[in-house]
Amino acid sequence: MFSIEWSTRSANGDVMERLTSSFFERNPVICARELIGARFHWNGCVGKIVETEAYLSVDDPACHTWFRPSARSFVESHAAGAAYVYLNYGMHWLFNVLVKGDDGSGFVLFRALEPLEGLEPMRERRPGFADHLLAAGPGKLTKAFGIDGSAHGGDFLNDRDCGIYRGERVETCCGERIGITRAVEFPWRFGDPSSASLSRKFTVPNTASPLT
DNA sequence: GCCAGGATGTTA
DNA sequence: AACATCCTGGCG
Repeated sequence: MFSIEWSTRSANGDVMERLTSSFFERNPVICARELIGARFHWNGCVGKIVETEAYLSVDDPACHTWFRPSARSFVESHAAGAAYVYLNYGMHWLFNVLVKGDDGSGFVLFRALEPLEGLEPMRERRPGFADHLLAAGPGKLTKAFGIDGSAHGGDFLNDRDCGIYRGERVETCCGERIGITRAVEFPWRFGDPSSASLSRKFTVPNTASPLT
């Protein structure tokens, strides 16, 4: 299991347990699933993680390690928990966390967050959108939270103003990953099907284990 | 509500 | 050439 190093308190006084890099020293698929419901903190903005995807560095043709030497060297040269941020389609920053487990390495892509705190800066960065849609997509959430390429490689789990805190357990389902052309059949997209902040609905809510 | 198309830049 | 996306406008 993973350890919890520090804790803090939320606005209502509940103890918030901060995840350490050891959370990400496990299988990427497990990490992606267990992050649903956790709280992502980034420089004053907080969001509940409601949608993620797992990518495996071996035998997963959709993972950047499959076709980008730079991604393979990133895995080699960074510790679990490092931010992997890249520009996609020339205009959207996408935020991943590096995972390095004994039984497999890879990434967790953050696909959607439900805004909890820091709504004003989010609205300023994404004017004209309803609050629940401010971060309802992988490109939207980086824009709303003010994340760009300068975060790439960063040890954000150990940053005073950033990190991830454990949330309550929520119902989590899985489905096929979105927007890819290779390995479309792996059911490594995870989410809370009851959230209004998903990037897309889960067409057939599937709670079966992704590992069998 | 759905679908088509265009914006845009890094990687290889 | 491909790409882990988003937004708009045209339809009804």
